[in-house]
Formats: sequence, C-alpha cells, structure tokens
Amino acid sequence: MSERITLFVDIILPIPLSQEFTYRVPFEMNELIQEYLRVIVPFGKGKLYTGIITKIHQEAPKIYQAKYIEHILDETPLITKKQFSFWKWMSEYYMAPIGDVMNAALPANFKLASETKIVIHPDFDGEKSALSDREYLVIEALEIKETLDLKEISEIIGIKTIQPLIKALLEKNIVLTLEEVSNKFSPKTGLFVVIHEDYRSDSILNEFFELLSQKKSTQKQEHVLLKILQLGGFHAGQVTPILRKSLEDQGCSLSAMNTLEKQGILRTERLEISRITSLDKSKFTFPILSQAQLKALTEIESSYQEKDTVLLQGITGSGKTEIYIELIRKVLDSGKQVLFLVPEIALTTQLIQRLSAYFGEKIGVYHSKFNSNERVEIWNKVLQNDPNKFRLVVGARSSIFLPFQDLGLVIVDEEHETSYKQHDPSPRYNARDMAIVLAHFFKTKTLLGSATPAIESFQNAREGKYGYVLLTERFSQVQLPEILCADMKEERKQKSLNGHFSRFLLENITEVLKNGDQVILFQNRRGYTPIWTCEICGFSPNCINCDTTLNYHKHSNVLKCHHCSYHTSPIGTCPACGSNRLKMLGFGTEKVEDDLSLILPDVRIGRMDLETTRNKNGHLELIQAFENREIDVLIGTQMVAKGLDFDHVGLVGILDADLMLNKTDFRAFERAFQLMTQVAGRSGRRNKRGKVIIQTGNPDHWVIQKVIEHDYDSFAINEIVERRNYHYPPFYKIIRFTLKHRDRDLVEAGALHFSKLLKEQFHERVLGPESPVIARIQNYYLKEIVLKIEQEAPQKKVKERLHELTDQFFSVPHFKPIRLITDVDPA
DNA sequence: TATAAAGGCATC
DNA sequence: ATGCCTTTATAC
Ligand SMILES: [Zn+2]
Ligand SMILES: [Zn+2]
Repeated sequence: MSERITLFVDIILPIPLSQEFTYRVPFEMNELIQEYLRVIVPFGKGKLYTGIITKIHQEAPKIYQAKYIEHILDETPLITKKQFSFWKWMSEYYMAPIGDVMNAALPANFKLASETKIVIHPDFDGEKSALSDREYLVIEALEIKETLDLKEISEIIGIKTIQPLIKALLEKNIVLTLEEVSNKFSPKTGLFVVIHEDYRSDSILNEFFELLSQKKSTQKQEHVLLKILQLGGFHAGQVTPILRKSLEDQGCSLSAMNTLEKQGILRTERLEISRITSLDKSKFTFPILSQAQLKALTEIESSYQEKDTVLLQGITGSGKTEIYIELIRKVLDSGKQVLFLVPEIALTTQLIQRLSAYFGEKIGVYHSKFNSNERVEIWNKVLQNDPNKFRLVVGARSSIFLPFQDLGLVIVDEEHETSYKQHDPSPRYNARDMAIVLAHFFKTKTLLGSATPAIESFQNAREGKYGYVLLTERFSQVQLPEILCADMKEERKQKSLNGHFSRFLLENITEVLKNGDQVILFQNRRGYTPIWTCEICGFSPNCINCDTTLNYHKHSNVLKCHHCSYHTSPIGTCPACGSNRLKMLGFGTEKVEDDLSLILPDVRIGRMDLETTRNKNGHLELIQAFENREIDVLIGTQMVAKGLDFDHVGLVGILDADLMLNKTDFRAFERAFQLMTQVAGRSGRRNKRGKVIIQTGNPDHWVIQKVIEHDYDSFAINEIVERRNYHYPPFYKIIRFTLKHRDRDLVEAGALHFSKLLKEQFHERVLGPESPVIARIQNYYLKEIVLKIEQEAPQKKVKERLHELTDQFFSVPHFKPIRLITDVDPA
C-alpha cells in the first residue's frame, strides 16, 4: 500500500451553477478515483447528487472544509476528455452554466441522486420484528410501491432528515439504492435459435438437408433450417443466432424447431436483444448513384480537401439520402463513427427504416423520447467504441452529446430546421452549429444538407467558409410541381369563397380526387388555434396568469392557456356586453377538417397535428393510412411537410400563406419560403407533375413569387441584402436578454438599467428594452434587450464583458431578484 | 400573536 | 436546484 495521500477532486453537478465544487476523497477510494467518473456527493443539507470528477489534486480548500465523496458510481470514465472540452466550449459560447450543459448531455439514468431511488434488497428475509417504527414504515411503503426516492420517503415518514434512517437500512442490507441495481441495467433478452456447433459445416448440413428432403413429414423442419440460413447467413462456419419469435413470424413452426433441437441440430439460448431492431438484410446492396449524385459526391469529397464543412443543397427528391449513405459507408469502412443529425420529427419516418436496411446492427437511434435505458445502452456502446454496434448514430438534437471516441463524419440533414435550436431549458444551443464545433474537436468533416439552406449557411458557402455542392436534377425524374395562387382578395370580391376555401382550391381538390390522386392541405398551427369569442363585441377571455387569449379545445370543451396550466370552461354570457352569442372562432386543422367534410361529404379526410399524433403510434398510423390510400385528403400542420414522401399526392393546398408572411421577426420570410417550398415538395408523383395551390391575399408578394419560380438562390440573395442592411445574422450575431420578474415596474426599471450598462459598452448595438409579444407569462413580466454584435468581433471577449456587465447589474441589491435569461443566437 | 407565504442565500 | 433561515403578509 502506498503512503496515505489526501486527494481532492473538483466536481461538476447537474445544477445551474457555473462553478465546480471540491470534495475530499476517502483514503479507501484513492485507488479507484479517476477523472470523469461519476460520484455521489452530499450537497447542501442532506441532499445527494451525482457529479462528475473533472480534476484530481491535493490542494485542500482554504476557506471551507471539503465534504467527502460518498460513493463512486463508475469504474471507468463516463465521458471523454474531448466531450468535457466540448461541454466547456458550449457553456462559454451559450453563456450557460456548465451544470446545465451536463444536465442536457446526460441521460436521466446517469444522474439519479438527490432523488435517489430505494428498493428492498433482494436478500431481505421479510422479518420485520427487528425494525424500528420508522424503518417498518419505509419497508411497508416499499412493498406497495417497489421504488421510492428519498423525497417520497421523507413525505411518508413525515421527517425531513431521513438520511440516517436510510443509511441504517442500507447497512443492514434491507434496502438497496436503485443505482446499484439499475447501473448494471438489464438489457432486454429473448430466445434465440442457432445451429448447433456440430452441424456448422457445409458437408454435414448438406447431408442433413438431403435426409430431410426424403420425407414429406420433415418439410417444416427443412423450412426452418432454410429460414435460419437465409436470415442469419452461413459463412465459414459462422452463424448468427435468430430470434425465435421472428422465425415464427416468418411461418416457421415451433414444433419443428423443438424437434430440431431435440435432434441436436439447433440450440436455443437466451440472448440480449438489441433494442434497435435491425431489418431485413436482403436489401443489402447499396444504392447505385446516378450521374448527378456521383458528381455531387466527388465534389463533396474534393471540397473536404480544403474545407471542414460542406453545404449540400438539393431539392426534394434529388437524392441527398443516397449520397449520405455512400459517405457514411465509406467512413464506417474506415472504422470511424458517424453522427447523422435529423430533425426530431424525421425520426419517426421512412428515413430510419431505409438506413437500417443498409447498416443493420451498426445503426443506433438516439432520441430524447426513448426510455433512459435505451439511451444508456447507446451511450455505453458509443463510449466503448464497440466495433460492431452503433457505429452510426442517427439522432435528434441531443445526440451531439454522445461520448464519441473516433468520430469520422457528422451529417446534419435539413440543416435549416429551427428545431435544431433548443429554446427552453438552458443551454440554448443550436445542434447544427454545435455539430460543426464537435466535428472540429475531432478534426473531422461536417456535411450540411438542405433543399432550402438557412441563410446563414448559404452565406457561409458563398463566402467560401463552407464548401458548396448543388444537386439539381430530381433523382426520380419527377418534375417540380406547378405552383399557383388562389387570390383570396379577388375571390372575396367575387363572393366565391366557401368559408376559408377558395373556389379555385375546391375545384382542384375535386378534380384531383376524381383522378384517383390524393390531396394534402397545409394549415399553419401558429395563429390558427381556435378561441372562444363574443360575436357581438369581439370579447374573448384571457388567461389570468399570462397576457394571452385562451384557446378553445373542442374535444374537451375547455378553454386552455398555452403558456401555463390555467383552464376554465367556456362562458355562456359575455362579461363585456352581456350577450349570449359566444362561439368558437378559428381555423385550425380541426376546423378545416369539419368544414371540408361538410363541403365534400364523401371524401375520406385525415388529420395530422399535435392532437392526433399525441399517442405513440398516431403519427405512424396516419402515415400508413395515407400511404395505403385509406385517406383521400390529409390535413395537417408543419408535420405533413417534414420528412414524409408519399407517392400519390396530386395536389397540395397551402390554406393561408399570408400569416406566414407577417414579418414578426427577421427570419419570418426565410421560414415562410422554406415551409412553402417544403410543403410544395410533397406534391408530385413518379409520372405526373404535381400541383400546389397557395391561398393568399397577396399573390404578388416577392416571397411567394420566388416560391412559385422555385428560385431559392434569388430569394436568398434578396434576403441576404436585407440582413446586411439591417444588421442581422449572418453579418451580426444576436444575443437576446430576457428579464423576468413578478413585479412589472421592477422588470421595467431593471431592463432600463441593464440596457444602459450594455449601451455604455456596446453603444448602438443594443436594442430595447422592449416588451415581447407576450409581455407576461405565468405572472412573470418580461422585457427583452437585444444585442447585435459584428460577426467578426472576438466572441470570447464579448462574452467575458457580458459576464462582467451582468455581475455589475446584479450587484445592485434592488435588481437581484430579477431573472436574466441569455439566449445566444436565438431562433 | 400565530402561522403561512415569499424572499435571500449558500451549496464544496 | 433546493433546503434553510429571514422577512413579510395575513389570518385570528
Ligand atoms: Zn396562462
Ligand atoms: Zn360581448
């Protein structure tokens, strides 16, 4: 044993604090301690947290006494050094506490602690007579609920400091912390069938097949063996176990399998099922690239000689995916890992199925909605750099946090999607931008793909910061759709409107349906949620906690606020004018569905929006019903535009383009162009040109014209000029501060003072303070201040200065209770 | 005067 | 974040 050194560790905790905390290492842990291990530490009064060790040293803190580490959770580091540097980079860039980054990065299962779960020890004999009253209560409760966290236990027992009590139970081996159990999480297992070792040679198998084919009664057994060989392959004595269930699904009889096992030809064993079901390996052949795709691929690869990031622009159906697949294949072959970022919504679509057909076991899907065990499984496999599994991770935003060891390529599909930006909890990061940063950490390349690139990316490409590759031809020879406008102003004059439908659109719907094709109708969600309103005076009830109008939910017949939990039943009498004539007003997807079913009663209508896709399979079921042509008209929100490819859509209708063209913020036109183009792209089939009808009161609007002309470039260049003139991204970086407090006057005063401080430093780059569109949410008043910084300004210095200024601001005692939310590169 | 809600503060 | 201790509001 070496001499007794006293070690200390610096630890980050998953709480919104930017500092690290120093703990003392008990001597017996000296040998086990390592950087980037997880530990359980006491924090505050009687709380336990999971932290991550970032530094081991021997400097005892001078001004306080360090507490001891309670427990070490890992034997090997849970995150990599690179990952930690990435976290720190991100924390600085987005001005978010490192604890917030840790929180966003780790799957929930990795940070159980304060809410440490307790279970009854499997070896407990059930003898309760020796227990104290309190201990007895804990065990009783655990027998009912199986797992309880410390907080729940404290509520049940009715005392706050339950630490000693739990400790005693732990020492007596009566209970167990769930970490100890769940850390060795149990993967799903299943019965697998495999050819017995003795029969794994061509000659023996052939002999046996001959034997089987001689008798009719053994036909089923022959079928089983053939299926096993077909599904599992048979190369040089190597066999793959096949899930018995899937054999049964494929028509293999259980009794035949049992007979074969009795004869010693097969063996059944329980193995771990990878949660990512790999598909049919029959589609093993990789796609053959078209001339245009090959050219694009070559261009991408040669761009990578000089540039780290390449923007691949290709319209819907131009076959970007095949190019991705080819690039992925090459990188996987070289033994490196690949990260493929897709917008959240695309994860439920055909894309995943296609990719799994090519990459089978090597693909892992990472998604914040997966259960924590599955995420933990992928995390571990990626961390171990397992040569066979999860070499390619397809994931939403949060997959940038995986512990890659040897990343060889990052692809960001639909890079313009605003859902890459995380708004709500800090860190407010943009996964597309962070993907590029991550690639830099690995000195590797990023590919951004889009039909309608973000203006920022396009400009970066124009300036030569990114490589640029354009894929023009439509892969499947499908023509671009014909886009027409329904002039709503004109039709209103002509009195030919039927509710929100123009005659032009209705006529076209009828015609398309008559030809046996399908229709998609798109309605923007924002601004179209129904409200409850008085017909006489226009009054509609507001939320008591927020400056918003309540939304009417027809299904449940309640008025709900979208910003808090407030809800009431619809009132019958108008409090403003006393009339009883209150009704629903709005033209959300639900109303569109109702109205259309009245106009076209024989048409089968489906609706795809948040409500109808809330349950797990709603989304998929709708997609399938539409694919199987059980639905003629699909009405939907943004969802119908993203990542779906349908084969029989003859017409797409955009019900209200004008709402999108309200210039509420500097990105409004960009979003409108992207959305309209994307929706339009759903129209068209293999052999026939699709049609798109945009309902608008302003058919001459330049953005609509660019959509009609399919002219992204000219749209983008127009927009870029605007951005330059008005100091917006990509020429200026935006940092938005939101001040928040219950006291309206205090926020006002605070915002004024903070903006004054900012202006002393940044002068005319500071805008505001202004009230946001919704000035009060959940009884908190809001004020916004916007800072526009030249792109080429030293980011780090700016952030440092901002930290100084916020410190200065909060040094005014009066302003201390104000919440300050900092959003770097807001969407 | 008792009790509850709200604000302030440190956490290693 | 979150518990704790203080101040402050408010019910009795
Ligand atoms: Zn509200
Ligand atoms: Zn009224």
